[in-house]
Formats: sequence, C-alpha cells, structure tokens
Amino acid sequence: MEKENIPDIVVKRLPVYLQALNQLLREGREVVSSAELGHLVDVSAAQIRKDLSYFGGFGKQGSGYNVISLNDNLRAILHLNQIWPVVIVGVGNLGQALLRYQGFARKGFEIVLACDNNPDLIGTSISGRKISDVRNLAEDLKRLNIQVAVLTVPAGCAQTVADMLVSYGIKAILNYAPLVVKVPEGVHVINIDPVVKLQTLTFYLETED
Amino acid sequence: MEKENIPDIVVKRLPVYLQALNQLLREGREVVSSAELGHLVDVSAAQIRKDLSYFGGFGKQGSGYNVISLNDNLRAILHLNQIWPVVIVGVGNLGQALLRYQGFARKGFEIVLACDNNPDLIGTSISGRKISDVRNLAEDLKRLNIQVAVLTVPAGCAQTVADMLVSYGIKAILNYAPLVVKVPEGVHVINIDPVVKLQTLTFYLETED
DNA sequence: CAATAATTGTGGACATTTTCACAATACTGG
DNA sequence: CCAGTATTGTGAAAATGTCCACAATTATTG
Repeated sequence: MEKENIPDIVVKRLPVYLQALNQLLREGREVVSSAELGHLVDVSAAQIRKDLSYFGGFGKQGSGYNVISLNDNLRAILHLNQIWPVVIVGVGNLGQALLRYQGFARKGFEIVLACDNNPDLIGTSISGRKISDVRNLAEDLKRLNIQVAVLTVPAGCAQTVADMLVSYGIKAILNYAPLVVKVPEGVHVINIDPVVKLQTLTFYLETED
Repeated sequence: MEKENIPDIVVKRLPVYLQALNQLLREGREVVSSAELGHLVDVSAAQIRKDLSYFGGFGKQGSGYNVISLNDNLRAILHLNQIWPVVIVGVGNLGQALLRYQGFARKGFEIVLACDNNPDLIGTSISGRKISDVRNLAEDLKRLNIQVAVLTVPAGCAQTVADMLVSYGIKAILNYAPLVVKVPEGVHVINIDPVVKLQTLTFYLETED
C-alpha cells in the first residue's frame, strides 16, 4: 500500500475505473468482470486485474468484482472518503464556469474559496460563493484547511501564483493555464490546458490541403 | 514521418514543447538547448532530443535549437498551419466558458459552431456566436467542414452525442463529460473530466485523520 | 587559429509497462 | 454433486519507453 511503489500510470487509471463503477452502480449491477470493466474504459482486462492487484485481491474467481465493494475500496485508496475543500484561484471565464459546475460537489470536492485580484470581482458572488481578495489567500487557506487548488489564472502570472499557493501549504494543483507550472518535491500538479489537448488531436487529422 | 510509427506519448509531449517555445519567442530568445527546454517543461534533455529526432534533426551541435524554426517545424508536424474550425456541443456552464475563452482563437482553433438541445438557449448569442439547434448538426458540420468537437454535455447523453458526431464525420473529440466515450478506429478522443484529474491528485495527499 | 567548451543525434543499456498464459478457485446447470 | 464454464491473480515474456554516454560537430575564447 506504499504510495512509493505504485506507478503513477496505475494511479491515473483508478479514477477512470471509479467512473465506470459509478455508472454500473446507477444501473444496479452487482458484479462486473475485468473484461466488462475493461470494455467500458478501454483498458485490457489483464491491465485492470494487475492494477487492482497492487492494492489487494478485490475480485472473486468465477464471478468477478462486487461493484459496491470495489467502488468502496477504490474510494478509500484515492482518499475519497472525505470531502476535500478546494480553492479556485482566478475567477475569469473558466474559473466562473468551474464555480458553477455541480460535478465537483457531487464527487466530494467542495469549492470553499474562490479568489481573484480584480477589484471589480472581489466581493461579488457567483453560485453563492463570495469572491475573496487574493491578498487574503494565506490566511484563508489556513483557516479553511485547503490543500487542493484549481489554477485558472492567465499564463503570465500562473507560476507566481503557484509559488504563492505552495508557500501557503497547497499540496495539489489542477492547472488550466497554458504552461507547465513547476513545484517542489512533494507537491503534485496536473496540467490540463485545453489547447494542448486539441493540438495533440490535430496531429492525427488530415490537413485540408 | 509516418504517423503510425510515432508513439502517442511522444505526440502528447510536442504541444507542451510548443507551449514553452511560445514563451521563449515572446522573450525574443533565438536559440535554446535541449537542457533548457527540458527544464521548462520538466522533461529530460535526452527525451526531448529523442522525441524531436523522430521528425528530423532540427538542432545544431554546439548551440542548440533555433526557437523560431523549431516552433515552425512543430506547428507543421501538429498540423497547426491552418485554422481548425471547432464545434462546441453542449452550452452549459462549461460550454459557455469555453465559448468565452479567448485562448482557442489565439492558438488557431476557431469555434465556428455551438449547439445545444435546450430551446431556451437555441437562438441566443454568447460571445457573438448564435447557439444552433443540435438537430441541425449534421448539416451544420458539413457546411462548416468541421472535424474537431468539444463535448460538454451531461454524462447521460455524452455517448449518444459522440456517436452522432462520429456519424456526421467528426474525427477528433475533446470530451469533458465524466465518462470514457467510445469511438471507432480512426476517430480520436481525449477525456478531460476535471473530477478524474482531482481524484488522481488526492491519492498522493495525506488524509485529514 | 588552436584549444576548449557546448551541444546534438543516436545506439544500446536499462527501466517500466503491458500482455500472455495458466493454476487456482468459484460459480452453474443438469 | 459433478462436469463444465467463468474468472481472478500473478509469474514470466514481450513490448515499449527512458536514459546514458559518446562520437561528431559547432561555437567560443584567448
């Protein structure tokens, strides 16, 4: 169960399995085989079995995996048996949309703080949450015990803001800004600039000419 | 240069290199070494050299890579020497934010169509673009010659909508819905449910208890 | 201009990831 | 309750990906 020994690439697949299990739960399914789960998430059956075996034998020969129990186990592994307070830094278009998005709360991430440096925004409310001044960030993060940040600021200041966040104790950053933000050992970042993702896709497309 | 031979993982890194090159361009830098570029994007220098060597020798011993020319080469490789028309399907919170986001246009992706099935939305305008009825999708996609779709619909209908898109000729899908959408051979998908990304991060965090 | 320093491109070593294949075990249906 | 079928967990093999180290080449410096 030591995090050190689990390959990152395995960890990245676990939430996807959880996604599919959620769907099966809603359908009232009781068991699922690695083959069927694999089909749902586009991963080979062997891969799924090997991934899960890093954490223990959750399946049963002959029938497969109990949907409820596998769901519970994955949630525990991913530390999802608690509500994670999240800060959104940067309340531009994307930040506002994420504030309004209901999907976070439904999956155990509560946006408890949104902040910006724009005086026109500070003090206004979006989706029932008041926008704080980024200057109070240190204090706010401590008070609300926040470890997880969503970064939706312009590229120009993203690294500076990330450095601030880290210095105030943030341990995980979901970065929407179009650059790779650098953080010290022990802090985790995922970069999801949508343009980068689209540019990956166009490689595989035929050009117009 | 055959796409077949280039590992996906290499292709995924190219747009990130491009991101860094853009920054260097803005700073007026003329050359960059693999070591420096690697530092900017958190990839080893050897990795960068090997990645680029799939497509040809862009560098020069002793000095490194010319920023302008490497930028041009990568853009050509990724088919970014044209403006790609894009459709946004699903104009909820996320779809609206992406419509307002200026980053796509600046990087060569023009959102030329936004559609939804909500009668209250159809006909209204967001960021200067009129929302179309999803029922006209087949016709609209053909007329505008669109190959790239951003999918921001609820999970419940995402697969159905994806199937429609594919049947109308869409070849690349950026999927924000919280499930893995399945597409036939020859169509490319990237899934970026933000909750999945956050759930990957929490694995590495200490729990409260 | 010669000596030194910097840097690429790459073959091959090493590391990681995926797949295979099968023993072990659990279900199923007559 | 037994024969046949389904399915897991896992060692080992295969495939893929990363890194090292160095020859070749270019730049720089005195």
